Amino acid sequence: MATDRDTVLEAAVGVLSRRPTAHLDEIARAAGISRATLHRLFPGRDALIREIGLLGLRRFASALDTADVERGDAEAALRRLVDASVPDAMLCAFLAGENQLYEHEDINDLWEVQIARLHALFLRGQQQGVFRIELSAAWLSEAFFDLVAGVGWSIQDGRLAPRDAAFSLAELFLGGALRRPDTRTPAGATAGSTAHSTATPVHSTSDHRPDTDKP
Amino acid sequence: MATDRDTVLEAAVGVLSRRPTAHLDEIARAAGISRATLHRLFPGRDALIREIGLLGLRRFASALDTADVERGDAEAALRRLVDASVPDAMLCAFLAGENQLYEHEDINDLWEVQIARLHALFLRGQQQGVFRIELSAAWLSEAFFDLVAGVGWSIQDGRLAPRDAAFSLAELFLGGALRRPDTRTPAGATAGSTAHSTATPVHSTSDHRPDTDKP
DNA sequence: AAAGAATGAGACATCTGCGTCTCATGTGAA
DNA sequence: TTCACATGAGACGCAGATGTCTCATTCTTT
Repeated sequence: MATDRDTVLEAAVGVLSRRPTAHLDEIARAAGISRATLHRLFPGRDALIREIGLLGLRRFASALDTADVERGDAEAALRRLVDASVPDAMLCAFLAGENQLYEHEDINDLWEVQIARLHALFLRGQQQGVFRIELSAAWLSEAFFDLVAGVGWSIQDGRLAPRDAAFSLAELFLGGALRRPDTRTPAGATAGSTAHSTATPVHSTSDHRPDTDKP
Repeated sequence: MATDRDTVLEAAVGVLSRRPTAHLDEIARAAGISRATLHRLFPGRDALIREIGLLGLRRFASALDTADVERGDAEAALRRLVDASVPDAMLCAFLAGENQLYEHEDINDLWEVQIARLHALFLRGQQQGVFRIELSAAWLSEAFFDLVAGVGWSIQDGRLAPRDAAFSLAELFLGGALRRPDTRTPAGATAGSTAHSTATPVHSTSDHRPDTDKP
């Protein structure tokens, strides 16, 4: 059934995210194809894993693009990112569990780039006064990605309804990551959904804290 | 040097949590012992994995015990749980990545028991008015465990200082899980619950509600 | 110091999963 | 129908990891 490469990769993720040592037999069966066809699509196990990683990173990068995370209010950007990431949560789950052990140079580079973009988003949010500064941007990045992965696992196991995924993720994470209303502008921050160009008086450039950097 | 079984298991986790397909050679080297001794301690790879899972579950169960999660104010209980869990975060990371595909019956049972305790804690907290009810207890359990795992990974990779771990975890998670005294409710919440604007301050321990337990 | 136990290093056989091959079947196009 | 192509099923050899063994060395204990 799944003759498309990406479809096979997604099926493979469903198995490998849970059982990293699964045999190619299982993966092929999960994808609904034979081991021979699997070999015709991907030269070997290494290539398969590698392509899964690449697919996950491409999807996540695409989510970052779609969400346009580099611009606008950081909270709104993050909400957009949540919506864009959730559909590919399972891919992210795979990446989270297996990330740095990739021996492939290019994959690591791609990974670093995406993490850097996420990191920059949180850093910008902190500078805007949107995100808490007691929590390092590195930790926020890590936590966000782990929660996306958790969403993927939960959905896969049927513990979380796909409909609730984006809401659950955004609410839990933003609740912990946003600066409390009492310390920032009380009114506008919660507007969430249709928030983007509304008159949200987020302390943009006024309250700059040259929070130098650092993970 | 690590002749103690648990010490070896912890070293093994350090390797396997990152590279699930690591050879026994690597594991033995990581533990500072020879492959022969590793085999003397654990009959084989299966047994090793199994014992790692058991150790992780024992530690997490012990953390739940230490935190005394079944009694008292839910927020305080969760804070205690954070402190008790963080030292074993890496074990939890292993469990998170590999949980349910354990073919071993007893491990799965033990796992279910601990998750049920966590679930009960959140349920009790919701009944006490401490935790938000828009987020399901199941999701809170999952998210908490995933964040503990994330702490483990981050510390291992040097992205998070061990000193900051408990604080970062507690602040981020509780920020998202606690009901706000001063409500900032999401606009387009899909959850039907109308739990906002109740100016309920966090109930202290005095306000015990006869929490019926668990699902 | 001497005896005992435990460990490390290495050799060896085994086994399982991987990669490749061939052939039969099924499907779509001409 | 017939041809071309893709897939599935299975066989086979191979590589590498695993499991077991032996022996030398080191540490502990008396």
